Amino acid sequence: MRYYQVLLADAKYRSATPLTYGYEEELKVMSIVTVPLKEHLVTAFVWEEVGKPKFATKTIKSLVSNQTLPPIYINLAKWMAEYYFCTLGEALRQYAPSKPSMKPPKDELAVELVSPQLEFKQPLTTDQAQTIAAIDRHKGTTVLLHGDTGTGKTRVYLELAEKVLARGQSVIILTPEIALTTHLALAVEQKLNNPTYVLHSQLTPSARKKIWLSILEADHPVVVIGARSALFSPMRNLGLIVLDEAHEPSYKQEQSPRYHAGRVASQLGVLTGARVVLGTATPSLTDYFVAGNHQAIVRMKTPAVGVKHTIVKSQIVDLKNRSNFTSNPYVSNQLLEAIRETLLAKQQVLIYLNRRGTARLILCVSCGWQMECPNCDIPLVYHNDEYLVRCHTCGHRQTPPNFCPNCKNPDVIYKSIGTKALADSIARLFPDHSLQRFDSDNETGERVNELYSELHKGKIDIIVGTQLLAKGLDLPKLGLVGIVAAESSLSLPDYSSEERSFQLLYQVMGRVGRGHGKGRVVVQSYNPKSVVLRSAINRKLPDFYEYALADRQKYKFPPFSYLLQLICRRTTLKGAQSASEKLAESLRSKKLPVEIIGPTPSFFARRGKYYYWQIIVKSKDRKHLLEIARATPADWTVNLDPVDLL
DNA sequence: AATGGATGTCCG
DNA sequence: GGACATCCATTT
Repeated sequence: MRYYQVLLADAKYRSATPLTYGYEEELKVMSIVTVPLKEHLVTAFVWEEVGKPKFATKTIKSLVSNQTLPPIYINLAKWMAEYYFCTLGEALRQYAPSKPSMKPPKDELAVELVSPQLEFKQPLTTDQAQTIAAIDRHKGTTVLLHGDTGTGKTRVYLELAEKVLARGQSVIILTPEIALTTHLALAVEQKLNNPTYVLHSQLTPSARKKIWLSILEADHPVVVIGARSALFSPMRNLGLIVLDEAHEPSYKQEQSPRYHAGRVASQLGVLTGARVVLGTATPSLTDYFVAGNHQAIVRMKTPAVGVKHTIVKSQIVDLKNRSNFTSNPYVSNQLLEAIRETLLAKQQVLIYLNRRGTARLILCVSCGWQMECPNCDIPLVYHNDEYLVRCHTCGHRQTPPNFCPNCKNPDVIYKSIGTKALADSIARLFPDHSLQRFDSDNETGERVNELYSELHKGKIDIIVGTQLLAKGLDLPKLGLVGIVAAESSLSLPDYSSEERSFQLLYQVMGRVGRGHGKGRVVVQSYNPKSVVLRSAINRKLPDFYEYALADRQKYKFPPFSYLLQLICRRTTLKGAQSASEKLAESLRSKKLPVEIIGPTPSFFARRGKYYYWQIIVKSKDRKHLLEIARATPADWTVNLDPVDLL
């Protein structure tokens, strides 16, 4: 019997030291094996051969592959464990092909696909060719490809991938949605004629394992397309990582390890020498700022061949002027007229609702005044149970007003619009047209593909929906985008709300006018003069970034600090409150150079049978945040670099 | 969201 | 005493 120390790739194992197992045969370092841990079977990586230990050992159950895992991935996992304050087991779990199972594998599901309509025969535009050259020329690892909607970023990714493959290196292309992967995979196969794999978490364990092993054992370069987890596919010789729609918050994983795919991709790029391309029309403020400082932004502005942005008319309707809303409480007369005209022209209509606005925010109906925190300029949240208004960022609290302090009107509302009510009332106004509501970010990939397919076939005339609609939809028959309420003031009370609002508005407006017809945008707003709205509708990106970065700097939010979110979950409100007050006090007594904010109730303060409270910590130096994380009890959720503080 | 067993707390 | 919540240590 031989003995091997192995690293366990499972969250159940909390320590960083390897465990010793026996095996009859010789094993190479970094062999992938399955081993028993208590009652369960887990994936592990062979670390080194050792002598017979004093304690009793269990036996390695099976060897998963004759190939070994490239050792670079252990370095990446160690880096992740430290950077995101998780255990090595949690980090390594990302690399395991799938949970080893004793059960027989399930059958696969077949999904019908819409074939892509990308034109590869067209020569590159000058802009595309220059972009490719600029990316190739860049000295650093990561490049921000800031390309407007319709400039043909996908074509750039594919050209870069082709060159990398020709050098014998592999490529990873990430998308923010699982639903977008199959579509892209078809385009890639068509263009590159190279083995292409789709890898994401919704595959059955057996399918995932099969694909994972094919990638591991491939003797030729491969292309892997997938959601963030595809970053951890076992490539031997990686040459390129692309993040499409790199600004999307779904690149941040919300379970441990709470990593951001963009940040991990950069680190993987550093470790392997691969080029990392972050592609987006609306970069996150952090990416924009950091890449700007490194002269790592490559800009694309010229529309690709065959794409014409023809926004004939963009119209803003003032939500405060109720005489615009005589037919429907949510949809203005102007927007209704635009819908009518668009349907008459046999084009599709997209009604977009910023649903991240189911907030209990305080808003004056007549003048648009909104109650904001005096310290943070972030909307205050109404708490019915306490009859209190709170800031969820700094903890400021006060009683709600009985009338608007601005115009003295007593008509102060405490809510926003719901999607179902909106869709129903529009459907009643247009009974002869098909309407589809689409309002969940949690729709399955199949459902999304089905919807895309129906939209393409023209089976749906009006679509009412939220966030999801802004993501990479290419709808040639779309003639009108209506935005029910534009502002971040109807969005959630968070430091990143304006950034999200801008990105969504900019992207949604970019959906229209991609085909041959004429495009049109109608935006309803309480605050028609806001920088967010004006810079989005006038397509003036730098205006928004300048404004928003100044704000971030003023309040020391990212990219001018690192953030740590500590979340406490208890069965009683008192329990959550007292536990977080206790921790906040003990953290403050450490006298670290950090800013400790709160505790405050989480925005969703009560979910199911639990109450949630949180503490936010800000620091210029990440190491102090890690020190705070180490001092946090194990039953708290520790989230570094949260995408929002709700 | 790791988890299962040990200990603590609340309620009747 | 029982039910449930929280704390604690775990693995080879």
